[in-house]
Amino acid sequence: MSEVFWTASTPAVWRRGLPAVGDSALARWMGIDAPGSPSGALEPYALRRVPEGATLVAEGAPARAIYIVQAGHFKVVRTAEDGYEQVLDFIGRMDAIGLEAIAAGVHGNSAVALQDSTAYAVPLPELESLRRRNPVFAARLQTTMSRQLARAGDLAWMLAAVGADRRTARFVIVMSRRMAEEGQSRLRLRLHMPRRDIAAAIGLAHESISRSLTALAAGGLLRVHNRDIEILDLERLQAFARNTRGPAEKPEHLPCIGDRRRTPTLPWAASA
Amino acid sequence: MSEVFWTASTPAVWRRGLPAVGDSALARWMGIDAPGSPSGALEPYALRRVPEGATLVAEGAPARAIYIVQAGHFKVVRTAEDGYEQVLDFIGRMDAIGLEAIAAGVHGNSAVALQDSTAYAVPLPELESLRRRNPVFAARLQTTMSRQLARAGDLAWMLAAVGADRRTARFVIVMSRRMAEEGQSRLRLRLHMPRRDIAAAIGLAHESISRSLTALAAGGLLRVHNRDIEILDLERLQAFARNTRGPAEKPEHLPCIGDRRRTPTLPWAASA
DNA sequence: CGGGCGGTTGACTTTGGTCAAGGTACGTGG
DNA sequence: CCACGTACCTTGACCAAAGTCAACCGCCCG
Repeated sequence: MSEVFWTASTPAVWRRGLPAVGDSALARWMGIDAPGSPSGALEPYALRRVPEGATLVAEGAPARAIYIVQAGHFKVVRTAEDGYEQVLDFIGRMDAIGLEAIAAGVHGNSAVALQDSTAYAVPLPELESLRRRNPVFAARLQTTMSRQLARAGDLAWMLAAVGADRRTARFVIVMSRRMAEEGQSRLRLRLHMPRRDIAAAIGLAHESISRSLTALAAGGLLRVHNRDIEILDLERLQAFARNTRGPAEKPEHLPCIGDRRRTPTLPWAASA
Repeated sequence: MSEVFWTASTPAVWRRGLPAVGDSALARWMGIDAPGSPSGALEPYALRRVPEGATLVAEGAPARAIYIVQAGHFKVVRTAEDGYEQVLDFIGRMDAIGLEAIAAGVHGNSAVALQDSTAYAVPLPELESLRRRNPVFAARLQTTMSRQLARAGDLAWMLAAVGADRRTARFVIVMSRRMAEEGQSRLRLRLHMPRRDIAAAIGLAHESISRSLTALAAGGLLRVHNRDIEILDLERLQAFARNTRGPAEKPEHLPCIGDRRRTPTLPWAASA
C-alpha cells in the first residue's frame, strides 16, 4: 500500500520525445499500404519534426494541410486576445490535427507539441483526391473527425461539473478512458502536460488542480506523484464524478469529498 | 432610443414551428439534385417530424442514422447520470445531427427539438455508399463535421471565460456570428432557447444569465427583451468579451462591468 | 552547487450558486 | 373579450466555493 509504482526518479525520456512508431502502422492507418499501393506512398507527405513547445499549426493561419501525428503528444489550444490559452484537446499518435480548418479555410486552433514529436502533413489540395482515390483513408478520416466530435462532448462534460474536485475527477476518468482506448493500462496514467495545461483544459486555476488531486488522493481514490496518477478505486471515482452539482449523492457511503474545509485530510477516509 | 424593435406581442409563430424550407435547397445541399440524379432522390430518406420538446436521437441508442435538419432548431445535450443536462450545441437548418456517433456506433448525445421541427434521416448503412457515389454530399458532410469541430472550439471559448458576464457576452457574440453565417442580421438576434438552456450551455445558473444580460444591457452594450436581443455596441461587447480573466483591460474606457456590486445600475454608465 | 520551473499549501477575497419571492407574457377556458 | 394559470424571466439576500496572492518545497538541468 505504501509502495510506489513510479521509479524514484522519473526517466527523462518520458519528459522528452517518445520513440517513433513504425511508419507501417501509420501507412496502414492511412490505407496507403493497401494492395496496389507502393509502400513508399508516404513519401509525398512530409514528415515534420516538432520540438517540445513548438507550434505545429498557428490559429489564424490559412489552412494548408492537416496533420497525422506519428509520435509524441500535442495540445490543441485557442488563444484569447489577452493571451489566455484554452486547451481544447490533447492529441496523441495516430490522431489528426487541424480538421476544424477544412470548413473555415483558416485554423481556428493552434497545436503545440508537449514533447518532441513528429507528424505527417497532408496538404489540403491533395486531401480531396486522396479521399476519392482511397476509401480506407476516407473512412478513417471520417471516423477520426467523428471521434474528435465525441471528445468535444467529453470536454463539455468536464467543464459542466461545477465542483473543482468533480471536474478534476472527470478529467482523470477521461484520460483513463483514452489510455484504455490506446491499449494502455486504465489505472496507471501518465499525464503528458503540466498542471497549468490541465487547468486551462478544465477551466480552473492551477492551484485548484493541485488541491483537487490532493483531496482525491486523500480520499483514497487516487495516488498522485507529479504527473503519474494511479487510480486506486475506479468505482468510487466514477461514482464521485457522476453528479454534476450538489453535495454528491446523498447515499451514505459516498460522502462529499469537497468537504475538505480546514483539514485536507478527509474525515470520512479516516474511518475506513 | 427608447423605441423597441420587437413587436409588442411576440408572434406566436416564432415560438412554434418554423416554416419549412423548400426541399430543393436541401437537395442541393446534399448534392442529390446533381445532373443525373432524379429530383425525387430525397424519397428514400424519411422526413421525420419532431414536435417541440421531443427527442430526435437519444444518447446511448445505437447509431442507425444521421439527420439533416430541414426546419426548426435543436439542442444537442449530454445528460449526466444525475439528470443534469449539459447543452453542447444548438443546431439549425441545413446542419447535421448525430455525426459523433459514426465512430462510436452509439449516440453520445441526445438531440431535442426546441420547436416543432423536421429532419431527414440518412441511414448509416447507406452513408458509406452515398458518400462514395456522391462527391458533393461527401464534401458537404466533411465540411459540416469540420464546422461542428470549430463550434466545439466556440463552446470551450465560452466556458473558459471565468466571469459570468463575460461568458454571457461571448455567448451573445457566438450566436451573433452564427446568425451572420446564416445570412441574418448580426445585431438583432432571436434566441430560440429558454434561459435554462443557455445556462446549461455555458455552465451557469439560469439566474446568472438574467443578471449578466441585465448588466450588459445596463452597460449599454445590449438591449434585451426576453429572447430578443439587440446588440447596441458590438465593438465594446467584443472588447469586453476579449479578456478571459481579470477585471477587464485596464484601459480607462473599458471599465469592468462585473463591478456591479450593490447597485445593478452601472456607475460608469451614468457618467456617459 | 545554484537557479528556475513545476508543484503544493495557506490566507484572504470575490464570484456566483442557492433559496425565495415577485413580475411578465402567453395560452386557455369561461 | 377577459380572467386565470402556468411557464419563463427577473431580482434580492446569503453563503460556500474557488480565484488570487504569496510563500515554500523539491526536482531537474545547467
